[in-house]
Amino acid sequence: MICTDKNCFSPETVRRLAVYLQNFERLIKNGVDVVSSGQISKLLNVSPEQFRKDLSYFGEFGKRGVGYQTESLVYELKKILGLNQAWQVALVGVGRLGCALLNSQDFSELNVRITAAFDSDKKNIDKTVNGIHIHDIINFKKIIKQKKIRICVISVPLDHAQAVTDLAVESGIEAILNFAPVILNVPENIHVSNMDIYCELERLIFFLNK
Amino acid sequence: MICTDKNCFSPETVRRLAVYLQNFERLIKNGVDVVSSGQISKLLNVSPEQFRKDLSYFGEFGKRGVGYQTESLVYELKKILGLNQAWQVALVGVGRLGCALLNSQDFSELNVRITAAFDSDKKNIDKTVNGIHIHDIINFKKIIKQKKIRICVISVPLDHAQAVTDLAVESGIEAILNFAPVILNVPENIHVSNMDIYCELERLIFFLNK
DNA sequence: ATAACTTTGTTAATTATTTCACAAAATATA
DNA sequence: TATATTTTGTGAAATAATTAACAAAGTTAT
Repeated sequence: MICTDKNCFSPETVRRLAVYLQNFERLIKNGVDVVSSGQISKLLNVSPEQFRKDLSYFGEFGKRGVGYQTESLVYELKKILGLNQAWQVALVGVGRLGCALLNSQDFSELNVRITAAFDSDKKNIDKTVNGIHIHDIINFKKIIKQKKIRICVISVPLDHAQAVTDLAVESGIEAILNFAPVILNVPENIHVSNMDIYCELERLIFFLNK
Repeated sequence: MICTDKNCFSPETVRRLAVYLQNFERLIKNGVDVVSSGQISKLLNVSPEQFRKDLSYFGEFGKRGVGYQTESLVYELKKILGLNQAWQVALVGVGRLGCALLNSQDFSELNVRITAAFDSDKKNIDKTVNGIHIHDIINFKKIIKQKKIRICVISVPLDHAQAVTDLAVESGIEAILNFAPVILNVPENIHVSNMDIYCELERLIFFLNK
């Protein structure tokens, strides 16, 4: 539960806002000017009330009798999520997954970008992947401080994940996106998000199994 | 909310069960025989009550005054999640991410395995990645039926994700793990789990931004 | 200009999830 | 053996999140 001056909203609201943003951006590309919460509902499997309520925590963005203007909602959602400024992201671990993540970035108007990569393997250090320089992990703290980076993606093998996390925390990183299958130990002011493919597959299997 | 004969539990419970399993397996490797819910709580950032209640929906697995035997809890968790049998998984899209996923599998005692990969690019078809044959997507339905595969990972580019999903559904796939940044349209009996790195990064940014 | 329709924003009601509190069971100690 | 201590399992209470209901605002049709 997250509280502002007047209202309290669920952490799930934030997750959905990012989905709304993504899909409104696509709607603009498809030439859609205006959509109603009902149409969004069908598109995103979210109830229309949910959609309206999620937005209502941050202001009034629709027009009664009409719906939501895609252009202006994208602008507002970016502002809500903090995406009206550029965010640099660091990545540690340029193995296959790390490499895939570095390459997944196109050069469009993204305001969230991996701009520094780190590895401990001499074979990778000082190479470039998709235009991003791979630094020696030895220099992590220095570069993070220099570039004022606050977010770090961890894509190292399981047994290095906690050590990298400790280094990240010590270097001033405030948010971690973790791909290693382990619950990281961090101070409580650090935000962590885990992406674990096997946990997700197991979750799906649970539902198949009934 | 998921209901059995007597109790109803949250979908989050299932997600946590997979995390418990993962971590109890590690505890065994580290030579730990018995742990209490209090110890687990510190390890996994889950309240001890939460942990006990999550398990209580499925039976009594601890010993009062003592705690939980790691070996037997792993056995029980696997049974609960349906992992006491082997599950084959298909993967569509052997790009960088797909390749990383195929290579992430070691040859240990995993009972969830990607056993068939598919692509539409002639350059990839009939190659082998980490021992897994890459089939022409043309043969998807045939092979899925043949191997009786029920789960599919989608790691194709955004603009192909819905077409692949439609093919998967038509082929009898019942659960999809989707890496494409799009909400897939599926019949309501199909389970979908989305892994979207940019949504996750945006969620983290929201919290940094306050 | 008026009436009929649409769609938002929001309070209240409902439903879902977590936490609390404590009895029951097991162990350790004296 | 009796008492103190630990820890589980669970119904009840508290908290959180979603859904329902509807007034308010805008649009369309006549």
